[in-house]
Amino acid sequence: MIDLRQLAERKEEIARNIINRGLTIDLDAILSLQTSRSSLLGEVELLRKNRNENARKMKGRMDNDQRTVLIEEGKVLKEKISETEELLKKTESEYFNLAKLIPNYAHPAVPVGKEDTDNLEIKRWGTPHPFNFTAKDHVQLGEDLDLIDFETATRVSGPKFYYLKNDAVLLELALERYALDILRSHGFTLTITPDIARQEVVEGIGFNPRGEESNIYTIEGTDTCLVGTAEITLGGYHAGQILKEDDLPILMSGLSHCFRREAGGAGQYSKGLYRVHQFSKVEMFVYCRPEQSEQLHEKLLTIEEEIFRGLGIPYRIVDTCTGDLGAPAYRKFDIEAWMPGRGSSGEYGEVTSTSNCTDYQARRLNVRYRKEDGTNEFVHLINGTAIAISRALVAVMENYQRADGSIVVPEALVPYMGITRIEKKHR
RNA sequence: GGAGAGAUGUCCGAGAGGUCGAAGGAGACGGAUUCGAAAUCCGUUGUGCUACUUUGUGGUACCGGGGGUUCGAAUCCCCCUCUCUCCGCCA
Repeated sequence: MIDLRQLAERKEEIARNIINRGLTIDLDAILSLQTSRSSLLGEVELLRKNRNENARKMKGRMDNDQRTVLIEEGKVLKEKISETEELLKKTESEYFNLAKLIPNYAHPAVPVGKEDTDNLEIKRWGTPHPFNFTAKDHVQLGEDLDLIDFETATRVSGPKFYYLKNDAVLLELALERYALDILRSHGFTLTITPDIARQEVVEGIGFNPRGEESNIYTIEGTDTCLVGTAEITLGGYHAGQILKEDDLPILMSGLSHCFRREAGGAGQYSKGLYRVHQFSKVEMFVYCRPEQSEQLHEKLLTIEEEIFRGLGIPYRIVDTCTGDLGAPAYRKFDIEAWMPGRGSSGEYGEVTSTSNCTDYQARRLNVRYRKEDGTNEFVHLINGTAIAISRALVAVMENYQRADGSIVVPEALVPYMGITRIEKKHR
């Protein structure tokens, strides 16, 4: 949520941002609700003041007639208070329900655009090497080498699930260890988070747990959800707290499963592991002071690069456009790795994403820090993918395939895998 | 799963219908004392919203959360959550 006290004064800016992001939000309706709320609040407070004064008059001894008069007055006030409070409550919930739809401000450098094709490429690293044979996609490789079983998973769990088998299991664990070791070297606190979170935390991060478009699973009969990312549980970690300035920035990483419904997410680009209902991910999460957030956002991006360079996978970085940002993000960089099996002759596909959400999430999660002058201020929250296993598997398998159908293990992973090559098992 | 106890400010802890934003202590901070320190003494020490004569002052709300009773609730009643102890079960 943005700071609603700035709603009136920054109205033009907010309206432009809403248009840039391709949203439709009735700002005037929200402003008028803000006015009604404010006047109702004033009314309620005045009535409560009168009630308190009335009650205070009755503290001592007094004759019965006088007391009866005061009690009658008090009864009238009581009635009025509950009426006005009810009205206030209604207005307030309408106000907040609309206001929380307002997206975060966008960094001035963010390219204006509608969809991912409008994202601005800002960097390329590595060169995709053409194969002197016909490259397979990861689905084919997974089948040929008995590494991924979609069919059985569909029977057992449903579409968009999969079993990882044999060396793919080791590959997943190797990628996790590899990423965690890099994060540890950068001073991150490593965690494995719960895979379930309360709805209020999910909402605080900016996900919508209910409704048609919701991308996350809610658990029936509870107020909890399966997490779509450890960003949720890491953001909830300090929710409601006032942090010490000296402790900032707090760098955390979380390994969790990620569950996504991806309603309507079919199509040629979501085949195989690219878009699935469950995957594992190591996430980075940062709590910091406002003036640190841009620099730390860059740092997360650099770490993501370090991870993919270490794997030797060509990638490019895009500065995500306004329409593709997502409501909480002030700025977002995606790394797109080269995937030889994607499209007709290879394409870049998103493998990481890092967002500076400034104080947008912190305001709803109520995470503040105490400044030197004694005042409290909302922290800035930044998140970034260290490694999303399913998509990393796509990139590794497709880039490291050889003419004989085997997959070479990237050098950086060999110590974690204990083998140098994934080959077809002869039984 | 069964039985019981509890939840108050940074922490410990009092509080039993009006004098309670809340005693007392600890801690922290500021000052006095000291060559300096300890000890001692004095003072300050929560958060949100809100108004204004905007760095202050006032109003209002907050004693785990929600509802109720009452002119008036930290205090009485109901529901929920969480924590602790004992028993059972289990990885």
